[in-house]
Amino acid sequence: MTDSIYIRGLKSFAIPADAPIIEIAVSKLRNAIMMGELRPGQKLVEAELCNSLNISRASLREALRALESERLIELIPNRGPSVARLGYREVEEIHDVWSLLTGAAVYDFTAAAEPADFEKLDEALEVFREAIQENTPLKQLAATNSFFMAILSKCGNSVLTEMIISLVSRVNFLRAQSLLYQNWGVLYATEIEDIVSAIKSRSPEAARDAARKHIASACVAAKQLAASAELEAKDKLKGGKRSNQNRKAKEKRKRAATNKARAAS
Amino acid sequence: MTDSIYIRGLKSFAIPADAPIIEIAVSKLRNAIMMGELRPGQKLVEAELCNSLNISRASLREALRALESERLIELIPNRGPSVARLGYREVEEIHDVWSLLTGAAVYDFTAAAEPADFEKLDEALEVFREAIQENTPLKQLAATNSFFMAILSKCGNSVLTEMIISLVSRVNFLRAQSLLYQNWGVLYATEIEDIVSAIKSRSPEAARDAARKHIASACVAAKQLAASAELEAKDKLKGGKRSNQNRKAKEKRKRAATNKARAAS
DNA sequence: CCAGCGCTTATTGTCAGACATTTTTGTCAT
DNA sequence: ATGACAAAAATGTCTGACAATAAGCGCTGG
Repeated sequence: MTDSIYIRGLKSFAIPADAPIIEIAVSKLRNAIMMGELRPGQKLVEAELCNSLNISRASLREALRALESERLIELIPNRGPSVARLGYREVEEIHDVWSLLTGAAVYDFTAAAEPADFEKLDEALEVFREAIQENTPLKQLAATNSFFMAILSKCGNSVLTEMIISLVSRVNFLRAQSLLYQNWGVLYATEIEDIVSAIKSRSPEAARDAARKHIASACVAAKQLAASAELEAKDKLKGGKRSNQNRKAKEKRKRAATNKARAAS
Repeated sequence: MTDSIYIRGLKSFAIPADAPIIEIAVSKLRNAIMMGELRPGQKLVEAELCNSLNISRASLREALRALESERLIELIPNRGPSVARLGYREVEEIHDVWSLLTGAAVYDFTAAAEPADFEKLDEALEVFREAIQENTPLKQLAATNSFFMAILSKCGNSVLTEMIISLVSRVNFLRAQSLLYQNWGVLYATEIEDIVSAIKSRSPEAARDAARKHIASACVAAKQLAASAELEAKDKLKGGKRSNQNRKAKEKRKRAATNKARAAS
């Protein structure tokens, strides 16, 4: 995400300095979510965000809508926005699709790549190795991402590219965690190396398989993290106040009733 | 799109009657675009939309942001929203990804489907046949969509499902046209029949291939339409006022200059 | 007739404030 | 604690405002 590329529509990074403030806000929020600064499930209060971003509520709400469409936040009527939660199941689903799509992208890239592209891959790989040596997880993350960006930006299908980026943005914070708190980087390094050599030997199938293998590893890491997060959440509920829960349940019933009444009228 | 299913997040159709007006607006606009009532490239003026939808500008703008993230409209700073244009190339890209994803979905569905699911497929197919007989293209479209919806809602991966729906929504109007003004329905019918029988014979590979074949046909039709649309647009420009074009080019240069100046400051 | 220029008008970007509803929180008696 | 009720905090939505930008129009000089 550091060096980054400007891709039509997915204006995550490197947005022009004079972009509309709403897009800037989207970008900032997206970044915060991707880096895990805003935690999944965390409630977002409009007024607070307005303050910290220095924009009006109208503008903020536009930004939130955009993020909702990207599935980075959830917007539940009358209770406002919260950072999207990722359950075990969903993590798996995302990685499945991600794997499929990236496989295709790598496949196509392998056929189309030119020498200059190889260089970019090597560069990214080199940075990754450095980051491993220096034990700088965030640099590792950035290197991985720019590695795949190099591939995606030349895979020949921008729709595909966008979708992959969108998927990655949803699980990025898990990737960050897997690098920060566990030591997946070392494994990733060899996997990425495999991808590169498959690409260099111009074997689309091998490259695709290597890429998918890498994502499979990432999936394992991510699922682990997601699972423990789910457990934590469950514990909190159980250990917390049952009274509170009852209250909520009751209110829900009430609400349903009023809704029904309204619908009937 | 008629019978429809409520899928988390993609609240196209069948949204609750008491949903926030913004979501209703999104839904209406999305529908209008998918049905081709709003033509690609058409400029959307906020004030007008506010009137026709009876909502405030703030709400409308939220709706527009959401639609932008879905790539159904384009939001260019300072010139406002317009219905997304689909060029030949992009149509191809969308269909490529769509094909890949739907192939996977059908594959998984074939393994997991239960008798009740078969029935749904048969139903949809039956409706499709009727629609062919009656020569009611829109009914054909609806039948196709509910056919695939039946599959998607049981493919076991909601992320995959959402992505496919999102892609379809972007090319839906082309599908409508291919049925309305050309006679692709007849071909589609046999292709869908093939999918069904492959599914029923529990052959995931065959089902996937059949599905991909169908989408390939759809792609041909769509590309044809997109190509002629592109030609038309080009003609209009050429035949139109060259002065106008010059003017625009010049203004663009000017704008770039001011931007640069601003950035420098 | 037409390319270029400047003015006027239409449209967008953004904000501030208001108000009805709904949710959440806090309190109090049981 | 439990349940009910009032107070406080948030959200959904609207209106109006104003600067900045783009689009349209008529004029000028060729």
